[in-house]
Amino acid sequence: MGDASGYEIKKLLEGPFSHIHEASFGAIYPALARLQEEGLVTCEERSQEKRPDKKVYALTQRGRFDLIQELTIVPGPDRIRSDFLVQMLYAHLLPPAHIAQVVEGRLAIHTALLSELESGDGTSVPAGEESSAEFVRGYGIAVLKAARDYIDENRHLVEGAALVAAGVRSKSKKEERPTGVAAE
Amino acid sequence: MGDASGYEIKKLLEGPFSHIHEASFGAIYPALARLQEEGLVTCEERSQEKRPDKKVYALTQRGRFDLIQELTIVPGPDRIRSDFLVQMLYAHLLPPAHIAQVVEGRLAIHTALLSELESGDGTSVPAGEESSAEFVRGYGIAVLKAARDYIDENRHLVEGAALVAAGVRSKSKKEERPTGVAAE
DNA sequence: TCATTAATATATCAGTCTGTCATATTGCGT
DNA sequence: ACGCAATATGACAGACTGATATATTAATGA
Repeated sequence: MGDASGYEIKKLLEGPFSHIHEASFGAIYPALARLQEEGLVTCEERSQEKRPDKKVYALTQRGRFDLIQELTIVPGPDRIRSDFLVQMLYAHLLPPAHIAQVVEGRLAIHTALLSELESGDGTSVPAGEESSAEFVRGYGIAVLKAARDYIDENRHLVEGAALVAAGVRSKSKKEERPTGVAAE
Repeated sequence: MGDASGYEIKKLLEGPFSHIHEASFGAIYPALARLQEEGLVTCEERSQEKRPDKKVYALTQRGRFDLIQELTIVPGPDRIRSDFLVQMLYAHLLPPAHIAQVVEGRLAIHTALLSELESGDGTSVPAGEESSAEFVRGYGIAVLKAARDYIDENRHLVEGAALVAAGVRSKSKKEERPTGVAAE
């Protein structure tokens, strides 16, 4: 989609592409170095005024060929790791205040990312790629909206579970152990 | 949520919890061994007829305490890796037949996972956890439905991009290099 | 009938990736 | 004047992925 430095790639994956794929600097910088060794990208060092130097990478023709090869294998299922959903699964074990705070924070994050996606800044793509990029952007918006609306409409389920469990814990302190806990 | 073997945990994360979190055997088995060393779980070996032996793990009281501590830190954003969306982003570089096949496959996968979530099998949770589990299940259904419907209604965007680009490629074979490709 | 594949079950390991730390410069608020 | 955030790259310990190995039973097909 154009030339970029490692830092710029990371920022894209944190911002407008955060619903697509993530990667750390520890993955990006070694990957760029390896791609350069293999002749799949070229690197141009650019001195900048008022900023540290940049290394701007560009695809070579072999690199573009390789990219297309890699893209033409049938993709596996999306890999998801949601610490948020794990916590919600155990809402009945957690303090009600924590659940309320986390739910509130999640709604704020989704709303912020949604307005970023809907405004479409940072996603200026080269001509000929508009409809592909538009599909992916719209996908993110649709999924994010569904998640936000669901949380908003169903937060009572987790907030209620936390409250009920807190009530039970404070009322019966000397009862037998909860089920599913082994003796030590 | 109850006692389980490593294999059973993996199957849960592939099935009804696949929209929450994934983990490989290489993560699960060493983790269970470490937890046992630390006294956070106990292990009971069960011989089975017609099946290999099982090691069934159970949380100890210390383990449950530790779990709650871990769950009470504010969760970061969901981590997503979608090879599907990466391919869609570059639909205009790929063969139209490939795009059509991938879109079709994705619709099938989402529909299958949806009916699994909606039937609710494999998710028999202990009493007192119903509404937490219901929240998470409903979240998965809402997001999956939004994704499936979006793909169904907007597949023309990526299928069209692939077709147009294929047309351009076959018509002008000797033109100058595409933009964004560096000389080698 | 026999071979092959799939499912159940655990484990190891090379190679990759994450998260954290280190380093350096500039801008911004207080 | 001071710390904090942003820009920019890199190193590295430790964790994780994906593949492979092993063993048993069930089911599928040639």
